[in-house]
Amino acid sequence: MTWDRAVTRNDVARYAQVSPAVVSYVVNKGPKRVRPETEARVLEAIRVLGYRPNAAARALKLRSQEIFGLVLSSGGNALFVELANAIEDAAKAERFAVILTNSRASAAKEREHLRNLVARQVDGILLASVDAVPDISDVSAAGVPIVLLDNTGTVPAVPSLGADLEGGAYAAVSHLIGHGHQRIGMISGPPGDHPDGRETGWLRALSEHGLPEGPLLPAKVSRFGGYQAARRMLAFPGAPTAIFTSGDAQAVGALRAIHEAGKHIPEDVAVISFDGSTEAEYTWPPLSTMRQPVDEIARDAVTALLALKAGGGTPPQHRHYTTTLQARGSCGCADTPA
Amino acid sequence: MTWDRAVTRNDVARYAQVSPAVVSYVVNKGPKRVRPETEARVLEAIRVLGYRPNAAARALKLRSQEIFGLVLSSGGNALFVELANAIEDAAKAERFAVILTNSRASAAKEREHLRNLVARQVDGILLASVDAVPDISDVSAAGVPIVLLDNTGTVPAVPSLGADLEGGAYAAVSHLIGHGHQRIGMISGPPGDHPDGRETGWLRALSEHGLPEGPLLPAKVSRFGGYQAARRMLAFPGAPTAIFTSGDAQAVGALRAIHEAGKHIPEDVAVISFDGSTEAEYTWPPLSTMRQPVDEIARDAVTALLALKAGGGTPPQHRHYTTTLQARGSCGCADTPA
DNA sequence: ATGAAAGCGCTAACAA
DNA sequence: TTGTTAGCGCTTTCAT
Repeated sequence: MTWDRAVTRNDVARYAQVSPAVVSYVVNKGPKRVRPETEARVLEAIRVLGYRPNAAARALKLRSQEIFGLVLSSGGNALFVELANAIEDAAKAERFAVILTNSRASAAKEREHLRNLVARQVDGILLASVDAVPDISDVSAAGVPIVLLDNTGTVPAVPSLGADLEGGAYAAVSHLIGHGHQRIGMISGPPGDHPDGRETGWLRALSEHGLPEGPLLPAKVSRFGGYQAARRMLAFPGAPTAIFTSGDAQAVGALRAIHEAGKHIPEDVAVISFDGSTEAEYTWPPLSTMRQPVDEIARDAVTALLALKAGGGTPPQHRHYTTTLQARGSCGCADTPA
Repeated sequence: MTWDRAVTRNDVARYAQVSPAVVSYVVNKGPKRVRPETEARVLEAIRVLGYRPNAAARALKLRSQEIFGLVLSSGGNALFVELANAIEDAAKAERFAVILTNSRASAAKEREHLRNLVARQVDGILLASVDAVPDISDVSAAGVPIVLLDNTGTVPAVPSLGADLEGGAYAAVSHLIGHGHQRIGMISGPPGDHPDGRETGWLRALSEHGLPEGPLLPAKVSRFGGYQAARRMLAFPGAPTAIFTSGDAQAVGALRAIHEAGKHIPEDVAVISFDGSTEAEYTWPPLSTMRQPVDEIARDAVTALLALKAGGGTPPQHRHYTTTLQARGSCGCADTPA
């Protein structure tokens, strides 16, 4: 059955013979108590009329849409899906919905999305930026809570969460060294003004083990970027016997390039990467990678956003998360079939 | 600068020495014209005060949040990311945002999400259901426009869009036959009461070419599902020399299983699948697949939703889209490097 | 335990 | 061209 006009709280009140206020009390289980008998009548009316509270009116009154905005870049982040899901779940647990937007590796798009979300008055924004130092001026100007993902502390006074890049890279490269590799190249993200922790970690592992600095090739953070970079790297004189990439997407591209070059993985060229996406489990050979604790990051991000919204004078927190090595075939470890 | 209270339209009106209505006219570029001089004053006031219209109030008044809900299943749909992006873009072109929810292959979760979106009063819902015949009773009861994705016509009176499953499967299997294969197995989706067009197409191609019906193994629509099914299929006596899967995700899993069995692709076992996700481009060997016109589907879906919302007595449309063969290495075609 | 009523900020019909 | 004003449906304080 459909009505011409939506059923409102007033309709319910009339039907249940109570005042509109009581309907609110029942629907919101507060702030006043309602006699069970009355409550039953209201509930019945709601059921019969098929009443659904108007979200916009509620949002207007409460000054909260109970919506978060999430800005991700599918081009770059192999964890896109995992992250989006985890955040959606974490938000839902707090009764929040998530508007998902994709910046597609474009800073301009990212900024546009940010403006857009601000205009929509979302209650908070989670941003996995394309840039190391994102432009969040529109967001700050509007006073909308924001938490940076995939990032630790590059923007003063803005909370951020991210993997321990340097530590993870160090562990990954050290693992490669443990397999006996001496020439270890790296495919990094696009050059930026901000040094990437993964590069630092790679370098540190190399130098601590007395190894020469291998080739470093910046590339777009995407499968194709990794593919191109790996192709070039394999053509170097004295090409590396192992490659560390800054993300799974690049590694997936690198894998293809290595196969095309007719080389064997991991015998001729070993690969290890960073992220721990599901895709990495199903490449050939399966990809060894430093797994980020996505669910934990997502939960903490939502918590941080909520804290910001609540507005207690909590100081911005920069948290980084330890990654764990997921050793599979691509680095030379034995595969554990799924 | 942050104010204690948000800047409202009234503040702007006062500052610009005009009535609140004029501010609205300027902000909405209508419905009345405003003298350029006045408009400039208003614009200036907006700039100075940093005014942002309150989305909730606007939604309340207009009875539209300008938000669509999208329910997808990441487990199942390899096109998850592509589809989500395409829909987000298409919606944004109409000034709509998209709340993304993931049912994770669970019908119960799907229903919960649907209820949730309805409660939020989104302007419409796009659903790529876990089931062939989704339970959308909550949505219909609320009179919320809905369009089914990945589906053609299983629910009466509800518009739906989807790939031409049978035609695509027929083309894929015929292609395999063209490569000389005689025993072609299929990994399908979970058995349902509704026959899957891909199975029909597979069967038809086989029989039209006078070939025996190959093994058919239903499996979860996921990488892991495809992996398991392929393992089993390869162990059959007289295992097929080619496998058609109902989706890229399954194919990716199958690839892994075949590699693990020490067989070569495509020499020992060829693979072809359905979807055309980006991931398929970077498997090893690259995966031949029937590509769905995702962008077109997304645009049409949004258009259909808008039409439904506008409510012209448009009859429900069931549209199916032709898929195109993306031939790559896994079926025996030459790879065209990316 | 219940009700009356004041807005939340905005759009747009109607008035001037 | 500009202003006045009546709601949109809801939450919640303050009365009863």
